[in-house]
Amino acid sequence: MSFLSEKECEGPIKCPVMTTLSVIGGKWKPGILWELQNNEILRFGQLKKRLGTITQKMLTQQLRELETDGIIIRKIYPEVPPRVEYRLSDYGKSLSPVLNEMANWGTGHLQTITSK
Amino acid sequence: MSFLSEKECEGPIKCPVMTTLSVIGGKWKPGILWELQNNEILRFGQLKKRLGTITQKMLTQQLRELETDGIIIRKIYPEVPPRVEYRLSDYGKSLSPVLNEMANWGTGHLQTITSK
DNA sequence: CAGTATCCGAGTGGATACTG
DNA sequence: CAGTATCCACTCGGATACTG
Repeated sequence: MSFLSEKECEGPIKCPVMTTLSVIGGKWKPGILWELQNNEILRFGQLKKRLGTITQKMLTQQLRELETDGIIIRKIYPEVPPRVEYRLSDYGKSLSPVLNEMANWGTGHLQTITSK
Repeated sequence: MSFLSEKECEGPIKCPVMTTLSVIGGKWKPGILWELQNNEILRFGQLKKRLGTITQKMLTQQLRELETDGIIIRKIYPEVPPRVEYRLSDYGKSLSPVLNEMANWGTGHLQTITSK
């Protein structure tokens, strides 16, 4: 992510919210995490389909970042054609309260803005 | 925000998490909300000081967006020199579970990554 | 004090083509 | 199938100068 790095949290007062956003705040990361939370295990192509308009480049990039942060696990099957599965790590699952609160509020907000 | 608009939530499966991020996901918004949650009312200059390295342009911009989304309230006092106060709206306060969960996880994550 | 206006470099993310 | 490699348009956000 560009818009948030851990270093930038160092203001006069620290903001742990930024830390969280530096991990889940990528353009497609919420969607990826949401899907993996609801589906347990997904292949690259399945994720791509579910996310709709994401490009391969972006999907790969965001998945790599999540993997680097220890949020997801990437399992490669040595087959032809290749097969790669993604799932949340235990650490990644610790995000679920965060994601659920965000989804809650987001659902409400969506109703608020569409019903006026 | 550029990296997330409500429209982009329209994939095959909707992701309400993205909706939330479209509101609080700006580069400085978490910090602003965090400060307003902890301090109730802050003037423009006070916010700027607390956020450390933010520029006037960015602070103004992010505040306007939060105001447009109904998250914060901007109160102008017709004085010289001018005085403007910001605080969370009731709707903005409904974000506190989200912010608190994010802060929780962020605090833990910060320890995780710094202690290895 | 609390902005607005302008300029500009860096980074993001999309489209496309290619590969093991 | 699941990537990697380029190219490029666009936007974000920082620096600076000016104002009611």
